[in-house]
Amino acid sequence: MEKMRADARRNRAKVLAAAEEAFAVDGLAVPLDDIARLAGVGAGTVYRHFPSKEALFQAVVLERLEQFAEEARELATAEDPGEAFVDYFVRVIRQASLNRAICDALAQSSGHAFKAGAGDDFRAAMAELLSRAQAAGAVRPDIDGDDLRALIVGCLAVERYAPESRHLVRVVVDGLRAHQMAGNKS
Amino acid sequence: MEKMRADARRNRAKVLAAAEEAFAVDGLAVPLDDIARLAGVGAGTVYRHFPSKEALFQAVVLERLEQFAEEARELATAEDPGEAFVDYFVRVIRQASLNRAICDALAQSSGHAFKAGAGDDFRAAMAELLSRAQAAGAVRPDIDGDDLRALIVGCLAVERYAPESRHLVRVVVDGLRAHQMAGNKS
DNA sequence: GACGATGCGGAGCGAGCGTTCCGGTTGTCA
DNA sequence: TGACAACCGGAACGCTCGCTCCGCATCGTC
Repeated sequence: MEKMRADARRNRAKVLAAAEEAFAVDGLAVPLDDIARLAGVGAGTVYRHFPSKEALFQAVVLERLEQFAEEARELATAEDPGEAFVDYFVRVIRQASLNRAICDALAQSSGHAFKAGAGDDFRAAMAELLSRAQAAGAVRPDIDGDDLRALIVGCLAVERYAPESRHLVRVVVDGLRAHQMAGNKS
Repeated sequence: MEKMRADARRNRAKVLAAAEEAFAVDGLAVPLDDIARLAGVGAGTVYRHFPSKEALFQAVVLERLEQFAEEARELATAEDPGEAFVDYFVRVIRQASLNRAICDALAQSSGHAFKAGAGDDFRAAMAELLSRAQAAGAVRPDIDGDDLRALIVGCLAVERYAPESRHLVRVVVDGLRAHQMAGNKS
């Protein structure tokens, strides 16, 4: 990883940058040849650096998810846990909805559970924010980190379906607050 | 459509039944050859009756959507509009989450807006239920029929992502109620 | 029962895509 | 500078899948 030839390291960076751009626009659906062309290299070169298209995709997504985790850690010490949580929730959805790669990654991660530990930082940091908000009485207690991920996936689907009505996320946020929760009839 | 040969009509029915079953399980991703095999006919026969795989899919989905519309019409005269609306909302999501075809159809209908008029019955009947519930003060007023469809798509994504935690739909339902809606800071 | 029209089956075509392979090129180090 | 190993490009392979085509079977009718 370190003792690479100079041109190899350069090409690797070009591939990563091109993949980040292409995946962000079209998600996993973008053909690998397009990425290679965008990077100005051949398809073979891509496979020299990444064992498969999937691996390249995960590399790109993981980088981004790490940023999300970092943001969550910064907010973990905010004075108002409820506000911090909602801010983060809305921000993640807004960011992710602009990045098809994240959408695809989160949406499909139901299956292989996001590859053993990958993105666990993100999961843990978000869970921390959640439990603080719950302890402060700002968010309903019958929700855990996995539920939250599911809700984010759902909000992303909403955003993709109706990009113009941004206020729909607020419906979910209101549902997350700690109020009523009664009136469960069916 | 009526003056078909007896065997042709029989085959058409077999194809439709097979498509309904196959699409329900795997959604649009199922290969057409599988449907043909399941129906016990050749691929050519499928194309004799439906111009494309997409057309066959829409035929299947539309039939199902019509049932949804009918259910909505029955509930339109219920004495408690709020309860009727919530019941319907939950029921549609539960039914649809068991049927991959409906999920795919709703999720992709953002693009071609569900083919000019197709499924309008469903849309209209659901909008009726919504506005009644809003008039009764049971549902927040800043929501229209399209928003509702988007929320359903979102809930379906949640269900697919986390099938075990059924109570997440209740978060959305609580968010739809007519209470607080204040505290909008960002 | 025979004949024309209609319908059927499934091999085959073409396009798209992930992946591999190999002849040629380029960086690196003595 | 020369030589070797590492690396590169992109043609080609194999596979999937939607769709078409055509020789053959089947139905309805006289």
